[in-house]
Amino acid sequence: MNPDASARALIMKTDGRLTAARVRVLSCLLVQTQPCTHHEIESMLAAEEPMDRVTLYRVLDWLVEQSLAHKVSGEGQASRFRSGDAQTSHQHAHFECTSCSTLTCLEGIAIPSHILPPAGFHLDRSEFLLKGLCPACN
Amino acid sequence: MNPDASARALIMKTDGRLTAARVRVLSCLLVQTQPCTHHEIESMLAAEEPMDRVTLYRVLDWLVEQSLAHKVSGEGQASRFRSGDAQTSHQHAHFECTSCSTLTCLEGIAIPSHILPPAGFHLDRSEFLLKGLCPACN
DNA sequence: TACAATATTGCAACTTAATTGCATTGATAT
DNA sequence: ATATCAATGCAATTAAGTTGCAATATTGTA
Repeated sequence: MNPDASARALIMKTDGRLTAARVRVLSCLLVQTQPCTHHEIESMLAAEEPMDRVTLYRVLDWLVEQSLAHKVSGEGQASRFRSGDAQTSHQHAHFECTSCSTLTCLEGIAIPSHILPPAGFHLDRSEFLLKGLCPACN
Repeated sequence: MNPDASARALIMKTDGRLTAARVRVLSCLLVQTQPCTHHEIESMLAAEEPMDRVTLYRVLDWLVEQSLAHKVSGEGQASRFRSGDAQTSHQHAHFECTSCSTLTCLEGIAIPSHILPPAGFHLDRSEFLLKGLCPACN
């Protein structure tokens, strides 16, 4: 199934509307191997046809709400997004380069799931972030 | 030793100059039990006497450079700072509330140090971030 | 102690990331 | 087909952080 069709299928499973903007953004995220910033996604989409900045922000937020995408925290100021639910499809560590600030998914490194917060906290998900120099900058 | 004197002693060990701004900021960080944003530090300092925004940014960067403080990454757009070296004094997990976005140091939870990135990467330090609802929001 | 060298500060302007309000457009249930 | 309301597009605004440069303050040396 091509990314466009996959995106459509995923969006139709939600209670939201199937719109061109949502299909385009999710379709774009589905083919990425690394988390992308708002700006990177905007550029990729603009190659075909530009999308309004605010619409892109809102679509990304909506995708995260629907668990069709998730945010990855990094040191840089811009949020990064990747398709897939944070709970299930993304339980692996990330590497952030302190020099070029690219973020790499370390698919082979699972996040320790036995680590739990003290009583009173309700744990939703965990992130494990390694920092240093990526192969290119090293 | 009071925080002011501690701050002075720490700053004098560096090769930088001992300035009022540096002493005030480090002194403020030393008494905090949780990482604070630029804005929070600015407000706390302003209670006594306001400090220029840019000076505060530069002092914080300098403190991080000197390993007298370190940044903690969170989902929120604002960086958070805490006194102490990232390598030695801060090898524990953090909890970020997805509702009120406060960041809590989980002093009891050590960051797994045996987890290493693939060959080619140079690891500097690791962060372990738990997300969900804090006791207040839960 | 005074002085020169230069690190640090303060201010103004600017960049980048993200948000808000509102009128318009478009998806979908009937 | 069309009414309803979710979603979009645009303009303006807020928030976080940065840059350049002149003024000020710290510190080593005389």
